[in-house]
Amino acid sequence: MPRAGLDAAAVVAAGAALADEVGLAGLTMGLLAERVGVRTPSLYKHVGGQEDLNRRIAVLALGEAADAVGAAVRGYAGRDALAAAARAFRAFVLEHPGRYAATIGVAPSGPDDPLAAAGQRLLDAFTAVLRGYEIEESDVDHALRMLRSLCHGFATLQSANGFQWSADIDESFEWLIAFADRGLRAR
Amino acid sequence: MPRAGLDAAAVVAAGAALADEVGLAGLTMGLLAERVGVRTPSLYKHVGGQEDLNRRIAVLALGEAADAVGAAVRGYAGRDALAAAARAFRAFVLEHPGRYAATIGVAPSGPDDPLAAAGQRLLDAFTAVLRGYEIEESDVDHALRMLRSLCHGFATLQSANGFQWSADIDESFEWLIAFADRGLRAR
DNA sequence: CAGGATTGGCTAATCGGCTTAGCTTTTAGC
DNA sequence: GCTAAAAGCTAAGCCGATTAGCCAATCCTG
Repeated sequence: MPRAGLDAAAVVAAGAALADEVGLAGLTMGLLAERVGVRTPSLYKHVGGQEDLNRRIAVLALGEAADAVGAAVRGYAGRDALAAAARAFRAFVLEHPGRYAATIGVAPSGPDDPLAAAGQRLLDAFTAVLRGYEIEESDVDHALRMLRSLCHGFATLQSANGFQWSADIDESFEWLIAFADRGLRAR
Repeated sequence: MPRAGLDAAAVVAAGAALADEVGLAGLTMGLLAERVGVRTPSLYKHVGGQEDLNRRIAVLALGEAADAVGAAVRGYAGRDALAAAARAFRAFVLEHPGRYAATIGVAPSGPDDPLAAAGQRLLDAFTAVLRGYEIEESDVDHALRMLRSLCHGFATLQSANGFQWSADIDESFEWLIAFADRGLRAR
């Protein structure tokens, strides 16, 4: 039997891609095994199981999202930075719904958990956006949570088909960016 | 064998309660059967299966949420109404995380699906809040989506333990209400 | 290059959860 | 009371996750 030449990173990458295609709930070990060309039990040589796989996909997704948002923001400030960050984040979630879903509900086990580091990088990218607004030091955490709620809420609702009516969704998102900009600026 | 006197509504109510206790993912037919005092296959006399059960729980949850938000808003307008609606919504999600989770990702099958009606009632409650602000007719849908994203995002992130840092979460939520009020008022 | 150790793959098997089939008893309507 | 539908049960099938244990390929060392 020829070796497939797998390693943990390859399995996780394939798992993330598969989750994007069939949904996180549809990601089974059997389907993933077939995708990478081995029998199901062989996957356990690379990842600890479904929960471990989910965690690793989450780390990958958070890192990619942080990269995307960070790159989008570069060179912009204020409203432009906000718009760039929000658009990049939503685009990432819509393109990669499965791996993003894997990030929900996983808590870092400790301070040296790579999950915590990846999450922090994403937060840092949004924190940079807030520097373009005049926000009290004590309000930064609140504003960060608000931005995260807004982006996360919109993106997951859209990705879950939660918006029913006819109004254009892209237009709603641009409206939302303008709204957030107003709210962050108003005193 | 004495009859348990079950019907679909009782099974769904027990399922919703169980989902709140053990999480939607932990809601198994076996556990639910044990809870209502029958063997697993007997549940299929009342609900069509796991997917059907999930849909029915979603209908129940949306209806309850609509009632809670609608009742909270009554008698208020403007910022007070916004605050009341947001608080009621978040409280509902935090008290009933399992049944609320059941509402995510279910799409109404048709216009006479009770799910659509329940969802519409919840939307109506939020629409009433917007009447206290001077919003262009053409912007109402956008504002509604924004409010829904904000509330949904915050509540689900908190319920999934998505907020890591130390800042007080209730305080963040009040800040978020003030922020939304500013944004809806600003021109 | 030989040879052990490690690694990555496999088959077989267990366990748990969902679901269906088919039987039996209760209950409701007449 | 009698019949038919409803609501329960046991048995059984399927599928997915996981573990155990075996074997071949690769790697490291002398």
